[in-house]
Amino acid sequence: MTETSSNSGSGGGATGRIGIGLEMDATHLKILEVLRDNGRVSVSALAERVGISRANAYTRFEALRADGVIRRFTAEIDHQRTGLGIVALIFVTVRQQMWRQFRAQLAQMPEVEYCAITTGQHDAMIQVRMADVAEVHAMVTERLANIPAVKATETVFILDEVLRRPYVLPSDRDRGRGAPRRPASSSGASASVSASSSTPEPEQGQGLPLGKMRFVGAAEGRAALRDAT
Amino acid sequence: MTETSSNSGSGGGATGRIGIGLEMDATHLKILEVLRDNGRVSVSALAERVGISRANAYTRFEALRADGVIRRFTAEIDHQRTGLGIVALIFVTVRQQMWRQFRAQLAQMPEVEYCAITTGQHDAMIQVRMADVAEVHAMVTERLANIPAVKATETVFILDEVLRRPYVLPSDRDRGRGAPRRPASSSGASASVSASSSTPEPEQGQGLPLGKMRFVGAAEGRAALRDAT
DNA sequence: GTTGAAATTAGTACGAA
DNA sequence: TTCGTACTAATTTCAAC
Repeated sequence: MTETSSNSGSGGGATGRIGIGLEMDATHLKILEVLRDNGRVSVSALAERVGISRANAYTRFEALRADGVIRRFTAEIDHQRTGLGIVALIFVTVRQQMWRQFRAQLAQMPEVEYCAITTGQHDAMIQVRMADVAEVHAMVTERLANIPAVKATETVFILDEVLRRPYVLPSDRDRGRGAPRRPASSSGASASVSASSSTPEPEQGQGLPLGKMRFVGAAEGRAALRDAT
Repeated sequence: MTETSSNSGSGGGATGRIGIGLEMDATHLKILEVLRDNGRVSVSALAERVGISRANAYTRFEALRADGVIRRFTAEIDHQRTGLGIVALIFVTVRQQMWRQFRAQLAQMPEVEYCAITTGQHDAMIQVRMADVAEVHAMVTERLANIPAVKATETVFILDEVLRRPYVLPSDRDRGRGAPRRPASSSGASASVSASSSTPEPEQGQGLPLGKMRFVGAAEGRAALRDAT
């Protein structure tokens, strides 16, 4: 209420038009594609792979960086090796009007890898990476629960990270099965959706809130998943 | 069942001991720290920042890469600029014994950025990045729902990505408030936890399943969140 | 937007501590 | 192991086209 209602960060509403101050053409996307898969390529090699000249690659590379399309370059790390093999999702119900405090407290927690404000049942989802399960429990009960802004939490553990793509790009969709569903309307749709689409199934019971009672049973078929690679 | 039950991917159980074939000392962690924040630093600059010689930096850098501690280097991209500003989480209930098919279908969906198998209410969580809300709906109803392995889905939208740290490292915890809770036990704990810790609160109602009825209302306090930066 | 040069820097291979 | 140095190869910058 004290400020503008424009969307600041990423993933917000739909105010973000494509290419504010930078024309995002196919070449730019191709550059992003290469850099996503190999963030350490030399600009010369980048130019070669994209099919443009060195100078052009340098210009575009700098433009993408200066314009903030490329936020940073980072190394993807095997967390098992660094001793942080336990991942957990903590769904947080936040006391309204205390969002600011909640966010400030988050900044104090380095083990938080990701935090997003969501629609639906809870208000936010936090992803943490820890050395063992006990640490997750300690974090939730001793640290999160002590934040006045936190009204309630619900924790689930991640048993396996099946897929982690560096960063999705629009060009990826063309490689999937079939063409994109619509000709990529230049801007998004309405922002405050607060939706919760569900796909119920006759076998499960039509009007049920999606199997709220199933808290165990997600382990039987997991062995068969191993040899799918 | 047809193969070994060892953990394949990352974030799996707790079989991952620290430093299989590579001693993860403080210097290695410091290298990871620098590379996480700037994946494009030259090895010379890296050596300078870590405080080792260039030759040593090259050796260690290569060792980390060859050993798989560093998986890849990537560019962090502002998705608003690329036209994929809508993020959604899809919680999937998977038909047991069809995990393999589910995983295979996932590989066919390039707009999926992250997929993890979780304990708790659902079996898996998928994060997708799309151009608009309609595309998310189309994906859930037309593509996910058509996969026989998918029993049910529940979708929530991400209104704001508050925090996204490149990759958490053990050394980060020392920078938080207070010291780490325990002296970093070398290995994790039990794997199949299937836990769902919760911190209920008198104000909300003790035995309630965490406000299942609250589907809206996560927007009021969000304006105050803007000036917290 | 492209090509081709010079200047700088990165990567490699050694011996010594 | 790690460091320091010299050597080679590559990249980046800057110029003209």
